[in-house]
Amino acid sequence: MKTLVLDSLSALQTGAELPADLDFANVTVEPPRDPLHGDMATNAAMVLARQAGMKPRDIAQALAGKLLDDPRIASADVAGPGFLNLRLASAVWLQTIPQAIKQGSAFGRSALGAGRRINVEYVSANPTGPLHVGHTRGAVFGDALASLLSFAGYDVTREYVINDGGSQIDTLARSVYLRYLEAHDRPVSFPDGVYPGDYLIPVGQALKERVGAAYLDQPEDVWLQDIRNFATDEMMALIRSDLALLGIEMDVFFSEKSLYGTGRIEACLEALDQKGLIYQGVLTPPKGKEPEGWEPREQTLFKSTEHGDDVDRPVKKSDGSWTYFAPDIAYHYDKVQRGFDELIDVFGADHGGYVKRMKAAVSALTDGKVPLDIKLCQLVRLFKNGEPFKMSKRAGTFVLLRDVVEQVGPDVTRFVMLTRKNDAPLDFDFAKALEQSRDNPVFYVQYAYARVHSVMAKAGNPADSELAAADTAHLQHPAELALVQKLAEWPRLVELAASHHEPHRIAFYLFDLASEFHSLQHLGKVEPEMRFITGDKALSTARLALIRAVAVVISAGLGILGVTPMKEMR
RNA sequence: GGCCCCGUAGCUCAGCUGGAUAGAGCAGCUGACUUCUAAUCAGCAGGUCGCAGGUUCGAAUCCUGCCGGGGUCACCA
Repeated sequence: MKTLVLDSLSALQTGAELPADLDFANVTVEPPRDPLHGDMATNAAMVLARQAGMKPRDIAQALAGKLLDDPRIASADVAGPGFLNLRLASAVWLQTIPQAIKQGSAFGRSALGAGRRINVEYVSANPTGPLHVGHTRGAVFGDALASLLSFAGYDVTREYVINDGGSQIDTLARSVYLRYLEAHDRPVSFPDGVYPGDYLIPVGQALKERVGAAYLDQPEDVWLQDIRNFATDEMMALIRSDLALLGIEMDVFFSEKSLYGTGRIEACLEALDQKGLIYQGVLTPPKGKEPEGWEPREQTLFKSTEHGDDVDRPVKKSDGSWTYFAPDIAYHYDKVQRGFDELIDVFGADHGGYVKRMKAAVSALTDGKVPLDIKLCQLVRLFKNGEPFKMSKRAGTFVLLRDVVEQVGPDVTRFVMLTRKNDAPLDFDFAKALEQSRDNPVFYVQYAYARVHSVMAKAGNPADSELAAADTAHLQHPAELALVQKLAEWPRLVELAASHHEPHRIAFYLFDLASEFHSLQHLGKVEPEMRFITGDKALSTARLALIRAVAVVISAGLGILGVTPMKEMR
């Protein structure tokens, strides 16, 4: 469509109706906000008016004349200050119906990604316990984003980095050791600084079965390393099973520990050093709020300010050991070396302070060639019957991912988590999630899909081949054409959502599509001649083709979100 | 104090990366079921897009400065 407009503009130039040297970069061709204005609108005349030294309306008039030569353009009207409103022949819209039916689940797939390799890292929760609701949003978001990018033509890798290198794993190991003693009927107490959760009880027992009494009354250096590995494996098994409840499967689990002792962190920092970005220095304390016990320390620093960060960041502590940042740089370096063209990290909002330095690191390592996008997911606020539901580890009101999924099911969990932009907080109300009403968008969309199937069954389940061959010219009612236009938006919407890394747009689109469908279906209740199945065989087939296409798109959209379409809801 | 995110209808939120009269859903009011699922639909009402400037043909959208809410801030990972 846009190329058609641009071609017409060039034609006007060769016809000397427009000056030759014009910049078309700002010309847009988009569906107008108000459909009454037409199907497509272009701002070409207003953008070019100044450059061309002509009145906008004159340019628009000339352009309109040119465009009308094309049979696909039904009308072209100049409006307002110089908008050119285009109305497409309805046949242009209607062809999306057979297209959608023939292409099926492939309808709307895009070549946008051009097979570029993109790595989406998400969840990456510390392997110290089961996933809780806070992790759920990032998990669902990352997974839907990965599916979306894949649908848009990217070669996607889903990745989870296991933070198994840090001191929190020591804490985990000690906690498991206490459970191990407990399994041997030794008296134990759980001081501050260990993980008291019940989920470690079976791990302690499993450890007993594996090593018997070997670690009893032994000092820490005998068992710590072994239990670290054992406990981490157990926790990852737990986390994988939690993810499986949501239908999430990772392609790669990357162990942070695997970077230690292999020279890879050193090599990565060496690469930065060669760019002159590593130095010994002393950081100034944060302004305004000096932390208690601040003292200046000489550390190894990364000059992240060269790549957009606010202050330089330490990669080594004053005692010479790595900060967390160092292996994380090395980890991202590893991703780059694995050949990814683009990287995405999905973090919780509490990691907001981390994005600049991570982007700086990737920018430095790749000379800005590999883009890193970091998506922050804001908090999830839990509600029960409208009452805020506070989560607290101490009070034991710690809501697990498992609890949520078991209560409301994976489909509802996923959809609800995606009905908000990632950077806006999300309210999750258990009562509402379970409610099967229009208040709950999941059911609204599912219901539309189920209704299509119901109608199809009533019509004797006509074959796709028959529907694809339907004479769609019978569809003339405004409500029918509105629905067709909504369907035609789908491919463009996929590209927009993918390029913005915003899967929530899919959810909102599906809601709109379902709304158009429900509206049309309802017309049949008011005006019997508008029912999908009528005495007119050709008309019925055309309408069935239309709603079949609706089902195709809903199915594809829900597929991206990871939600199962339901053929029946009773 | 620095940085990041948010501020749009009574409530919860969209707004297609600058377009025309800013949109949904809930809640409120009016209506629509002997029919392919009323788990639905049609309509009414509801707005200084936090405030003030700037950029231009044109701003909820971009820039600057404020105000308000949240997050975060060296040897934690």
